[in-house]
Amino acid sequence: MKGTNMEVLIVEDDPLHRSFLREQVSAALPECITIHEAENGQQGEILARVHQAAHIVMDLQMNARNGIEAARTIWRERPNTRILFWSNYADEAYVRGVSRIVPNGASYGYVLKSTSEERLKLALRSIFIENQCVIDNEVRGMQQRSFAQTSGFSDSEYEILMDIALGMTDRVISERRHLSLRSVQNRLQQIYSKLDVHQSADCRREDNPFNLRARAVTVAMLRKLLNYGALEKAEAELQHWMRGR
Amino acid sequence: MKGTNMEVLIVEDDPLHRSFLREQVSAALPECITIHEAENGQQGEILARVHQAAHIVMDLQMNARNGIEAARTIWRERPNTRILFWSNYADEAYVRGVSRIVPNGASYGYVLKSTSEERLKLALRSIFIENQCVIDNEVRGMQQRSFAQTSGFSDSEYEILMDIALGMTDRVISERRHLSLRSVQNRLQQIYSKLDVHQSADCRREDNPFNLRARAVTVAMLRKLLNYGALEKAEAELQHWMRGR
DNA sequence: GAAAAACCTGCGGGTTCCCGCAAGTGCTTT
DNA sequence: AAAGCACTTGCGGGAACCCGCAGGTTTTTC
Repeated sequence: MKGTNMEVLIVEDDPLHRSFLREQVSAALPECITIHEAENGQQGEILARVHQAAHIVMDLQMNARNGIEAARTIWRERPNTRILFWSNYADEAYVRGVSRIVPNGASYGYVLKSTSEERLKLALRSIFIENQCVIDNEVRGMQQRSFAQTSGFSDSEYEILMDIALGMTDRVISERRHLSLRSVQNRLQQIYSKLDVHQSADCRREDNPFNLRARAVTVAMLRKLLNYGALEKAEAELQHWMRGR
Repeated sequence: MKGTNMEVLIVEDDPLHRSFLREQVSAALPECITIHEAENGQQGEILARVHQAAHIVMDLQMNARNGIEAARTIWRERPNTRILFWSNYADEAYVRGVSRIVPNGASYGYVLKSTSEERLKLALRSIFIENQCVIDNEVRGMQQRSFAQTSGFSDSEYEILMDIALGMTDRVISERRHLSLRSVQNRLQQIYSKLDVHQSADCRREDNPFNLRARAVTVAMLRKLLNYGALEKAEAELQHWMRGR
């Protein structure tokens, strides 16, 4: 496989970025003979299946289908696929989404679009040839902050944060997550404290200007813990769950 | 001014898009001698002031400072400035934001990044030379849907939608907007009905799975009525308001 | 100028939310 | 075995929310 005939699949909706990627890939990987291109996640899944793609560069945040979604189905079919995520943002929602779906032992990368061409090329070679993981520094920092205790959310807390973001009632959350009502509310309190939404600056409760559950969602959005893509995905799952109950 | 020495200022954070714009501008406007470039809104404001820019192409959604923010301060200083907004999205939040700040009689444009090069060039000439307004079709559709009665929000409703999105209490909203508590709640009811968040499918109220105020925010986000930029801006305004009370 | 529409407001009550208190379970530590 | 910690659950109450009802004011319409 080395030095002979490598194929690379590019999944990216912006034409300018796509052609830029094409150049970078063929410059960084002379052993790469063929480059396939898809302009959204859906098409990316299909092309990956057709060509049995083993090396993929993928944007997150595309129109038709999220990069994370696409990566998940691709990895489900062939867990050895090497994927380099190339994104504009290092939102915690993205980082969390990616690291949630990467299979054991798979090598992948997360590089910001703002990095230099050199670093991009290096990442391409490291992942596709050396089979290593490459995570951009900024993203790395985010990841550690995310999974450390400092303002770190456990997966179950994150789930419930999504649920209130979707506008679910405590009672329905308890039903969906198989918890008692009180436990849901406990989780909420943890979430509130981790997001620093309490009563206002002066620690008396008399003039709290905020509705905590709505405020928590906004603060999470502003901190990039939630973003549009995550919301959209969660909404779809919710709709699906609501049908069967 | 015609045919002699036109200056154009490009405000765009993505380097690839920026150089693409540069090409398109110099191809579409041979009379354009000088092109200045800024890579975020803040820098854009400064360069616009320094060069007394009369012709600007500007991205919305940039890191340091929103395109809408930048446009507002630029138009405040020189309302005759002609600005072409060149954006990835036609979110209602953006469209509403833009049409809220455009001065009377100013000529401007709103073109999506996905349009053809021909239409981009045409828009450049129409706005900068012919002094006309050019709004992309998709955006136009959004605008009309937005300001028509169908799911159309009045400005005051929109304000209060932002307030609950920020997590404010009914009581605090009433204080901020100078309304009675009940009036705020009336507005909320209108908002709920326009967003179609009621009790669940079966019209009985017994098993409503949603917390209306949280749900309304999510639905508004999913419908692109709200987006991150709008939230961020509103949060800043809220912080400012909270200081002085 | 009168009727109609639209908006603002107070009242009351049913529901949900937020959270302190206390008791129970399961796992780790010593 | 005892103590400690994390997590779960029930109870109860004060606050906030959602909204029907009804009377008042402003604006639109004919």
